[in-house]
Amino acid sequence: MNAEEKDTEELIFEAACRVFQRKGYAGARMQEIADEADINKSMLHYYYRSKDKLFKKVYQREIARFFPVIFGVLDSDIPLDEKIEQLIEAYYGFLSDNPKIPQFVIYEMNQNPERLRKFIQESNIHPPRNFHNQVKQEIKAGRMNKIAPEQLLTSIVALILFPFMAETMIQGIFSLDEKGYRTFLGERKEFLLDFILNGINYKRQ
Amino acid sequence: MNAEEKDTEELIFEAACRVFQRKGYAGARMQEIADEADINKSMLHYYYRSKDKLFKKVYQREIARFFPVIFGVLDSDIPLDEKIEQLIEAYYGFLSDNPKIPQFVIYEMNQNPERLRKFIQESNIHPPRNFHNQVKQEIKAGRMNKIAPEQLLTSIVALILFPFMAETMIQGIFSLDEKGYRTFLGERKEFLLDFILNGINYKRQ
DNA sequence: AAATATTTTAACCATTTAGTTGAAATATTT
DNA sequence: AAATATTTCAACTAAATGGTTAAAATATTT
Repeated sequence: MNAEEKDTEELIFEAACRVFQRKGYAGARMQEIADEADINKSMLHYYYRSKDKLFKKVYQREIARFFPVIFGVLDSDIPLDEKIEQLIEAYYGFLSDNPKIPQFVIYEMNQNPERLRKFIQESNIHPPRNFHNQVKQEIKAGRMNKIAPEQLLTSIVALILFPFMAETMIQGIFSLDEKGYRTFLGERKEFLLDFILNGINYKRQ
Repeated sequence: MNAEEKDTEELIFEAACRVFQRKGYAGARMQEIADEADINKSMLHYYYRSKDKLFKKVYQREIARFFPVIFGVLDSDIPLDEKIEQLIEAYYGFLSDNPKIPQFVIYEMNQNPERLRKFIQESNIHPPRNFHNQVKQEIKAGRMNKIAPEQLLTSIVALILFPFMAETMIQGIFSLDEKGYRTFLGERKEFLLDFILNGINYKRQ
């Protein structure tokens, strides 16, 4: 194999990622994946046996990329305000390359909660204890309002992810075109940290 | 027709709403809708001709219920903090009866942005000017931080809707069962107003 | 009672789609 | 060069699914 070009198996996989992210499992067609990869349908089954098996690998890869973006930051030992800043930074970096992942991952999780539970068991995903303790400490020290860590984390993630999931709706409500929407997303990144830190009434150390 | 019992057309429609909300357009099956309505498949076509026509009516009804929940409140002439409180209140009321609507509506919008554009044109949905002006005024009067109204509104909606869309994920991360999740949602309602008003540094008149 | 509308049943058709096959062509490895 | 692996092609099967039909049964309206 030429080192320059990816092998077909990888090419198919990447095409499948794109198509499944666009259409979801039920809406995706094997023929569309083949077209996207610019190979014929026989190759799909040659390498992946079935739609189901191909999808499971795509799904696993995407949640395996999606979760660590937060969890990596949540576990680090840095001040809370920096941590939140890094969360925003990390997610925005990831999402500008992968804007459809939140919708895909969350939708398919809801379609099959059992599959997610199994994945979580087999992986090292765990309730974010470090973050939890840190918030509790900050509250005790009087540096922020009394807020359940789960509510805070959910809020941070919601504020970041939602605009990537609701693109069409937001464009519709505010009459934005593609370019206007990118501007909106860029400005939002600046807006978020202040909004969140004010929201919990955070006082820097 | 007996006034007590709904007619079949309505029965089918409601079943279709439930199934489409659960499975999405691509994942829904006509047979499943028939089973859900407890009638046979012939009746579906007798009343609605095709899956596509049935879906369009369901989709239209759901966004026609979904949007007014916010827009009704946004246009009213009440102080900003009350308005935000009412937004939360109104959405929570609506969503506890219809928890799957956000996921459904937003997903299907993304699958077919053109359909949404057409719907918006034909309806009286418009950028929320009243809310926009109100926020501008509050900023001018020094009663809140300088924040784009679009960012604020998006944030409010994100904070409310996200937990209904990401139920499976949130349950997974925080190891919550059904009951624990309902508690989480209830506590969130209390948490949100303070978080948002602090977030924009709002000072009551 | 007669006419009309609704519902069931069950078989059926047409299309889409996942998946298969086998032969030929091409590339890669040994 | 021979053997093996990869790829294309085109036709194919099997199953799922949307949609149709017609006849009979039941309910409703006139």
